[in-house]
Amino acid sequence: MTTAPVAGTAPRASSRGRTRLANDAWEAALGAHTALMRRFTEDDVWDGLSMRDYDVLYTLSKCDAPQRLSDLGRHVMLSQPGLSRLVDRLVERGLVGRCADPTDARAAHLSLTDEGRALQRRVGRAHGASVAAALTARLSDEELALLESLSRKLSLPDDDLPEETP
Amino acid sequence: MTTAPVAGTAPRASSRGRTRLANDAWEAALGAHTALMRRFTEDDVWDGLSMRDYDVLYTLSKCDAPQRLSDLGRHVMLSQPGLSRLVDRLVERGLVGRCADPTDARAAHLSLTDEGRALQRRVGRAHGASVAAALTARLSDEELALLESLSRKLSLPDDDLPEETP
DNA sequence: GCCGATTATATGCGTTCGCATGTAACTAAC
DNA sequence: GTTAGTTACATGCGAACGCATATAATCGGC
Repeated sequence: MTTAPVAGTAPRASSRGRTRLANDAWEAALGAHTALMRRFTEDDVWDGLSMRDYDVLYTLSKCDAPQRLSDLGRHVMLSQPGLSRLVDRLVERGLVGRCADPTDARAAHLSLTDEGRALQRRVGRAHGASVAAALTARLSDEELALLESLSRKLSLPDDDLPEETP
Repeated sequence: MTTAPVAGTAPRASSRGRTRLANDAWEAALGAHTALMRRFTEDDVWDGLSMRDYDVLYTLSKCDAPQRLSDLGRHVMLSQPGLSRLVDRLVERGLVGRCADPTDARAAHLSLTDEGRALQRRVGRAHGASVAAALTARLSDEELALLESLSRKLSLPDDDLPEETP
């Protein structure tokens, strides 16, 4: 069923094979990311937002408490100055509100404005439908759950890794 | 074999649940992509190349025949003008060679120079090791194979999709 | 309470990007 | 052959990016 080598071969697969396996998997994953991102980018659902804009609005929409810039930075693939200016633009467009943190004068509290929340919801509905259409056409429910599980494992930081060689 | 829900359960599983499953999986996959890309970007293995530069060199290294720009464009997440100028820079740096296509005067044939090939190999070895370290620390062999298999399915174009509702 | 280290964010600057569009070559119908 | 349409790539231009660095506030010894 799987693409695993035939049972009975090298009981402790050569590290070479394991390296190869990992690199092939990563290359395939990159290909999938590119194909899907391209598809979603071309969708006509963004309403003036870039996908990065949406990423920030979506991240903010998931948090009750206002977020700081550095918190957003953990989720978005963007440099700190890049994120700073991206948020600037969203504030200027009235989609994100920034107010001073009373407990830390360095930080700013960021949150969605009503308009930002409405836009995120509108775009999110359409984008979510497109994501579902693309993924459900290619993977079964079991496979979707598996993809999520594998992705979560890949997201683990170097700490809390399941140890292997004690 | 098909993507039908487990026999006996809600004969037509709520489309809501399936949509949710797909969106959760995509969100997790994006998180994994971000975490790993950040990690790999921070690696000290690039030797003056951006990851996009490397992507182009790697793609060229896999092809015997010289490639056209539009062929590269299918693999790289970049607009056509963006790729055109990226290749310009690689040519200027002596890493990529471009020569006229005798059968089509519009197109250019791109290939690695010796220097480009050497650089790609050097960087590729180090990057490949980093990729393997990150992935094998988080996934078993079976999981790596599974990730590759799922990723390939996700990369399928809209044509040749396994049909579902005849 | 003072001072070096660290953290949170912003800004200057040169590079790179995407969009719109341009140019040139191929294709096909007549 | 002429011409309309398409394909392959390049270029002008304004927006966005990353790197280095600045600014300002907090934290930790002492």
